[in-house]
Amino acid sequence: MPELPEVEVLALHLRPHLVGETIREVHVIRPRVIRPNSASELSRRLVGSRVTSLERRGKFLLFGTTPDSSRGGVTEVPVLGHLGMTGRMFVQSAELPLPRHTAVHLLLGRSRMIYQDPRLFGRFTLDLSSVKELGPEPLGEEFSVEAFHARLQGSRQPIKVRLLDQALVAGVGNIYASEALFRAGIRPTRRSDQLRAAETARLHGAIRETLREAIECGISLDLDFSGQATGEGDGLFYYGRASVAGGSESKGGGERLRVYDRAGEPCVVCGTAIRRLVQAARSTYFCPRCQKR
DNA sequence: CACCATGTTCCTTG
DNA sequence: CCAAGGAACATGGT
Repeated sequence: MPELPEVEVLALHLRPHLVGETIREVHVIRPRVIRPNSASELSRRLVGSRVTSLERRGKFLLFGTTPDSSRGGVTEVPVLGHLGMTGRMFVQSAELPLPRHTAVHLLLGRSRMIYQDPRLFGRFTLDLSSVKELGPEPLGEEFSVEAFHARLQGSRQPIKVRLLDQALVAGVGNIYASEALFRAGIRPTRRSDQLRAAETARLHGAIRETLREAIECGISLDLDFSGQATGEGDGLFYYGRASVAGGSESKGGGERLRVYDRAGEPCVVCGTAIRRLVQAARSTYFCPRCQKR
């Protein structure tokens, strides 16, 4: 469920359920996701502490926790969460059985937070190194057209592949990279250093609009974060997917993704068949007529 | 069985 | 050292 908009909506949902809660127990079922920490290390640092904040940075979640004064803690301990491709996080009653593929769970007051992840590509760890490599927040002031353009000049990679580099802009993933390029009218195969200033500016705006719109969509949908939903309205899945919203256009998600996963379908603007191609081993979708080479 | 999948990181190649 | 490409990670859906 993982690009910036999905993580943002998830953070908005989780925050009121977590902030102020005390972590009573930490259970690590799949140690791979807490690497390079050990389960005992994670427990030692977190049990007894209180969650004070929850912030999103790119596709990452940062849980702020106070030290446990009764056990001599002094330094505030941030925890990094990442959903990989298939991770989900939600809060449920501590009475319910643990869901399948639970990787880590935290016992809070009367509830528990579940981090579930079948493929185990995500993380729940005290190791913050990956956040430090991130580029600017695309929706923040620090993401400037000038710096964006300057950084693109240094690369001969196709622009679509470049957009996936989290050090360039934090939070754009495979879906929204295609979507932003469609909105900007730029062919994904264009060499990064050959984009003109006007195109770079358009792309910069398109990235922001695409992400903003997706966040608004996620907020407006009546998402189910219980962990029990399967299909439509499942806030734990990435809600932008055409097939999830398919059949219920009234929910507002059906036409949201304009090119992603729509190979062969008519372009919503000109009717030309959308094409799929593979770049850096990932699928890219574009309209051959609307997106100039 | 074959192929595809929202991501990151490590290794190799040039 | 750098840029770029590809594989690996592990599991489920179609």
